[in-house]
Amino acid sequence: MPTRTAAQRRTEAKHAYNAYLAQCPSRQLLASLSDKWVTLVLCALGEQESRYSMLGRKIPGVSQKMLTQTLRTLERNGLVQRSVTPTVPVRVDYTLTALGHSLLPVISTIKQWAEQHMPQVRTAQDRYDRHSQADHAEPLRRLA
Amino acid sequence: MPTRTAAQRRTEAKHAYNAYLAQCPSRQLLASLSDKWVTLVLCALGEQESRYSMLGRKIPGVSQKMLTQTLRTLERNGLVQRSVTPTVPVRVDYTLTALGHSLLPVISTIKQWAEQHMPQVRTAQDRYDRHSQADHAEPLRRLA
DNA sequence: CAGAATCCGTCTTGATACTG
DNA sequence: CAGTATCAAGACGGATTCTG
Repeated sequence: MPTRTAAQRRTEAKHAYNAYLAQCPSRQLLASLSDKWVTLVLCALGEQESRYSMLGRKIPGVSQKMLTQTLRTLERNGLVQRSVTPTVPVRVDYTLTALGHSLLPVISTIKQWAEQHMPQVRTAQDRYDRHSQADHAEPLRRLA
Repeated sequence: MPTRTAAQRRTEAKHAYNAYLAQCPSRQLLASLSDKWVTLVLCALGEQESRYSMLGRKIPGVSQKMLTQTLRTLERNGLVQRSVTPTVPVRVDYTLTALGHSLLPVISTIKQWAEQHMPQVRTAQDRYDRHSQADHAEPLRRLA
């Protein structure tokens, strides 16, 4: 008797990669996509191709270090194209590749979700924090 | 005189939250969603509600610490519901909330994207790595 | 302009050990 | 079972300096 159904085996054949598994390369990829700078840079480039300094301005709070590092990783993964115009001073433009564009709708939806559901999340956080206070701090505050 | 233009105020009215801005709470939320453990736990719970130890088994490589921490954050943000059955030993079940379910399709798409586009990304990485080698190491290897 | 390189303090991780 | 506590290692972030 097989441990997997035919349907399950078909699913595996389609996927081939399984991000749940630590050894699977797709897990590494998932990890590199699960990054706030990656999300923000990708969304920014999705709105319009940009030069290095413009990206920095569009995403207040990134350090040069993180911006450069993020762009390098994205370039290495084939999501972003870096093109240098050898003027003086040099001009460097970053654009999404076709692969990058295929990811954009997915990633930008997350950013949108975060922006749109902030109120619900806040409510949940307040409730959680109030209850934690009641659970742990109340005994010390009974007479306060 | 207002510090914001009318256009800016209109944009704010539409979005209210802007994840590009470091001070915006939605940016914190985005950052907490942009996490590999969050993605994997959410996907796992999307497939079926689970107990703590089952999650650990479904996601090989998570430390207890990270699993617990991730679950706590998700619970605080209202994405996950934690329910304790006071048996001996205790039984704890985790399920997605309605809010969590609203995020699930978005987040699971990322995991799928990573699994499905792994080949293209590999190709890109190989190309990048070969070129870096050529750019930086070749001069030292001319006669090798 | 678009970085690379370096120092350095802080925050996160992950492994290990212990608990009700 | 479902965690908590702890500690060392590494990643991250900021500021600064330098380059072509």
